[in-house]
Amino acid sequence: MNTTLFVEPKVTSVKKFYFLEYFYILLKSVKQFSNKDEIFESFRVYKDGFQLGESKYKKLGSTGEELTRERLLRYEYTFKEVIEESELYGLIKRKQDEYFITKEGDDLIRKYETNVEDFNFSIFNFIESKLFGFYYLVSSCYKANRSKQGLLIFPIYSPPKLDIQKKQITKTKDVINYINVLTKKIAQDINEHLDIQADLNSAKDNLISKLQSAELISESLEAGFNTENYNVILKRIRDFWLSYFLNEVYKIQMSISYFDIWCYRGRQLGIMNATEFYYNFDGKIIYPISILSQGVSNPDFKNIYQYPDGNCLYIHSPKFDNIIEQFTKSVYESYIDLKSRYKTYFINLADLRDLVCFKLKISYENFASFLENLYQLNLRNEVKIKISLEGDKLPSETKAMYLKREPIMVDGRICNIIAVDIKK
DNA sequence: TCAAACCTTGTCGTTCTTCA
DNA sequence: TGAAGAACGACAAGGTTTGA
Repeated sequence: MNTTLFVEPKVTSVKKFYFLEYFYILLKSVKQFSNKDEIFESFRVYKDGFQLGESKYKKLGSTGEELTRERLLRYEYTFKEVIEESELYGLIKRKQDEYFITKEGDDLIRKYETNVEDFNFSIFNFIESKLFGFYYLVSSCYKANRSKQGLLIFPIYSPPKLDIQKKQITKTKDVINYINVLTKKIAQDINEHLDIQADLNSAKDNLISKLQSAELISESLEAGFNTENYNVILKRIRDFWLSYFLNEVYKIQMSISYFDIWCYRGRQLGIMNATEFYYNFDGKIIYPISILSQGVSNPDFKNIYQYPDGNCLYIHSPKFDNIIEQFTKSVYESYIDLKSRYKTYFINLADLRDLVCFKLKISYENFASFLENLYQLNLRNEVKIKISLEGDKLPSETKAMYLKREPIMVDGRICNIIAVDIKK
């Protein structure tokens, strides 16, 4: 594949929001009102109704919260971002303080209301034709780790994960010790998962001097540090290594915050996957579930964009009938694999999903629909395996471990754990 | 035993810095 | 000097520990 870019990708032109539904709620508001204040009010109500932009940990749908000045400012911030990006794609037009929907914007509303997938791909088309960000992202992933099909790992180890308790961290030297242990662990991960012998010492020194110049830690090892800064220090250390991986290890030239936005939008479109489970590793992994190629005849790959250089972006979106044997085998093998690690009959379904999606390079949506199909075949006794699904959680796991991850619906109910047997 | 205090984690913007 | 881009942190919420 020729990865010389025909145009410079504009990865920083996307605005700071993740969910594609934001376009819909803005367009819907602009269709109803033209006065900016009225549009904003409508947008705010829709944002609450669609539960958009809330922290994963935050209880969704909490009502009755007082609308403080600070909260209003947050809404205004997002509103401004969605307005600007919608103007960029020509979905709305501005005349002084009034906004009007364009034909393209109106079409999008209709698409959302009839077929969300159609809506998503139309948005994708607007984004890609202006910015070429997905081209850059997908080609960069493959370039960064060819031997593992574009897999990017982002290790995250908090002190407790490395057996260092908060109360043990009281002096500068304790922070440095955490950084040393962490750096060693990260170097091991790079070696194991990326097959690179990395010397992280200069990066580590750079991190320490950054913390010192920000006066978060002292230059004297014996000096104590203000425990109020504990969270800030941890966050700085985490972000430092995330950026290091992105820019230095993978040579992807964008900030981690834009990278997150592109990946999250890519995930909604079935172009990328971003998951948490990977063998012997703590952190995030990201990999493409699409390819850039001049031509693919395999019907499991869907062509969603043609670039001026002749390459096309194909997403891997197989039909269930074409993948049934492979999917069944992968579900069973992944189950056996996870079962041997946890030593329990039932295992975490989200872990199984992450593993199967990684092995087969399919999206979460595909996994859910394939599992539903397989489950129905299993009920009709038409497959060789027996699947049991439950909504319970594993005794060793906490509620947050499930809250954090996207739920999986099968047979009309949320399922958290799974067991698989071979039929006799 | 149980409520309060503290710990951990990561999102969603917000603010600071750089650049044209 | 304003826009674009990168760095940064407030905050929320579930988990865990503490101690009355």
